[in-house]
Amino acid sequence: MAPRITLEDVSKAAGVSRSTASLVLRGSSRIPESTAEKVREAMHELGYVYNRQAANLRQSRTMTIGLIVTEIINPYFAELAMAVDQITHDAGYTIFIGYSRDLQERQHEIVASMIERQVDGLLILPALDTDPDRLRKQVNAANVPIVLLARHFTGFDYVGSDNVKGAGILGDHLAALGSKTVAFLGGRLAPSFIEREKGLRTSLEERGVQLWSTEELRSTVSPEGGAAALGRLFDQGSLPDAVVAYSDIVAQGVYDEMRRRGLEPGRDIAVASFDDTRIAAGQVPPMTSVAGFPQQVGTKGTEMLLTRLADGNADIPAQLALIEPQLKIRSSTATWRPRS
Amino acid sequence: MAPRITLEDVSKAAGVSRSTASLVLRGSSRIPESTAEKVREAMHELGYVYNRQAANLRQSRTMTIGLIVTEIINPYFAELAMAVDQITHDAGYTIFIGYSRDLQERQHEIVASMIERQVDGLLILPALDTDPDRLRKQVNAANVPIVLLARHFTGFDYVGSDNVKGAGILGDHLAALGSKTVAFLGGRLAPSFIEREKGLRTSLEERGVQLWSTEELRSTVSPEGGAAALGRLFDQGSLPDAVVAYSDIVAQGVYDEMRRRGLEPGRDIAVASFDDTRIAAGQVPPMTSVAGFPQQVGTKGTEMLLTRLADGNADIPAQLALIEPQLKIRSSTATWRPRS
DNA sequence: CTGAAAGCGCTTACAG
DNA sequence: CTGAAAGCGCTTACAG
Repeated sequence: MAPRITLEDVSKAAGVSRSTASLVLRGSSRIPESTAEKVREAMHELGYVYNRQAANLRQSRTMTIGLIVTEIINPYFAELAMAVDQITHDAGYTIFIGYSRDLQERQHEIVASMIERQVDGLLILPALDTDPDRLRKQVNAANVPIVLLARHFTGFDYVGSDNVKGAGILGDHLAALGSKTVAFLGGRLAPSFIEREKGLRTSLEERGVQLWSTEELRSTVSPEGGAAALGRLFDQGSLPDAVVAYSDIVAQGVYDEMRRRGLEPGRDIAVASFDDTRIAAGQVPPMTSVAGFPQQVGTKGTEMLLTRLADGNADIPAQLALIEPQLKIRSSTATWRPRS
Repeated sequence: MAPRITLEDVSKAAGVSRSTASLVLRGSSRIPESTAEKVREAMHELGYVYNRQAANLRQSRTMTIGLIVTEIINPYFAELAMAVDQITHDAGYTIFIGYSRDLQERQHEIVASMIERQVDGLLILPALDTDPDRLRKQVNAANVPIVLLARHFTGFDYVGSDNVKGAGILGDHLAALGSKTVAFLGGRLAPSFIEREKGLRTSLEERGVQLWSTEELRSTVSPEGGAAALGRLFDQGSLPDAVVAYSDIVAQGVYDEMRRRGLEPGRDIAVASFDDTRIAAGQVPPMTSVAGFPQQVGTKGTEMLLTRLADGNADIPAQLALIEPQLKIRSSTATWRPRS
């Protein structure tokens, strides 16, 4: 194995001191172009590769940030992760990734390993069972700034879509169509679940529409979960005018289960959902969904973190930013008419 | 900002030397339990956090690997990435992620920044326009092992699914159904594209079935691309018995475009695809697809890299591993019958 | 404008 | 069993 080329080697070859070589590397204007050129040539000739880790030891920042999401099979999370990558890459950062798989313990391990590796900051889409105090303690001990994405726990910087508002708009839409009963299906006690249910409830109750949202209707965030939840609803003999799924993924199962029972989405029952991933527009019939703009959440969240990282912004209090949702109306609700 | 606690602080508090504290940290058996206990207590009390970066400078490995994929909106890539995370995490590694967005230049930048950060190895799902020699030179200069995933360029370690074989099985199936003409739609000159076309061609020609696969039928890997490609085919007045899409994502557009033209997938034309992501089973009617098992590709690829990283395995020649594909037959082909 | 020196926080032979 | 010392590859005041 060839011994690694260091700045020392470069400076010798160029006939200058190590300090000078370092200054050139960092683009200092104190070095005349003629000297700089010599150094650059030597680097090129020797095949020098910068060792940022060594530099990190002296400097206070590593130009590395950590991103932890629960998973990325869900396209909402995937888009969010790619948006984060876009901004951080352009700003010269490289990102560590970790998937918590919605397990607090794993999330904790990942945070620890990223802190050991001296990340400048952390972007986390937190696991559902996150213990906020434990997380806070962990990052405070290491003094690393953190911004939460898509799932809110109080006391942290946070960027997510405005679920309450989005759900409210959806509720208004369903009420305007003439539905008298709406079932909210799937999802668990995530912050976003609570927000969506709240927005729906407020809008619907105000308009005299019944919201069904019992414990029995909860499910995992998967097509299977959505199908099972709808199955339980039907089995107790209830037939709502509209079904709102916790998310597009859950809604996929809703479509399937309806058809298994001989019901057609958009004709017999109005169906709507949240996230507006590709899944929604790709359904047959196309499905109404509340867009949450994961790219915007990722972008805004990253910007918030980068601002924290800038000098002097460490002590500002916890910030919140909510992304404006948008209702995408498609035939799964638009073509539905009340049974008369 | 509180000054960072170092091993020096810990050793002082515990009344031992820095070397001893370090040895305890690394779990050396040379230190008696009584001393070790004192040191651990001091660490805990002071809230010591290990600085792995400093350690890296002395040791030769960073327990960090780099994963570069083109994107993760495609669920095939997302599953692959999560499989890599699973194995590496369990082995104590943390991963840097980068999305090349299928741009060679960006891929090059990402590789450079990961190398600067001293990754122990690299796992890459390469951009389509990758220049293999350039990539090879870049990683060789830094002496970092690399394994390619899902897209093969010769001379590199590689793990991917056996596209030729998978396409062959699919071709056999379509021929057995009685189709006389098969159009291969979407995709571009990716290695996997070439492999799929080749497998299809071999199987089909052997059975006297015509394969249509002209330049005009190429498209981006997106529903829109698939729809447009099918549109071009129809516009030239051709109506095949079966359509094989380059991937599930392309097939989505094929379904849409057929319906726009008043044709029903699985009844008027048999439709099949590759990857067997959630999309395939979720279509109406469910779509036949060749499963490529991204988890297995990710898992196997990571194991291959980890083996390379182990002492003494740096010099073995380039290795190849192909994951066995599997044809998932669903109604989009199963219910189709030749026009008689 | 450039060089000698100290230091970032660890680990690792080497003594004792 | 434990400590003093050198060193990993950089950067950064500080002289000159």
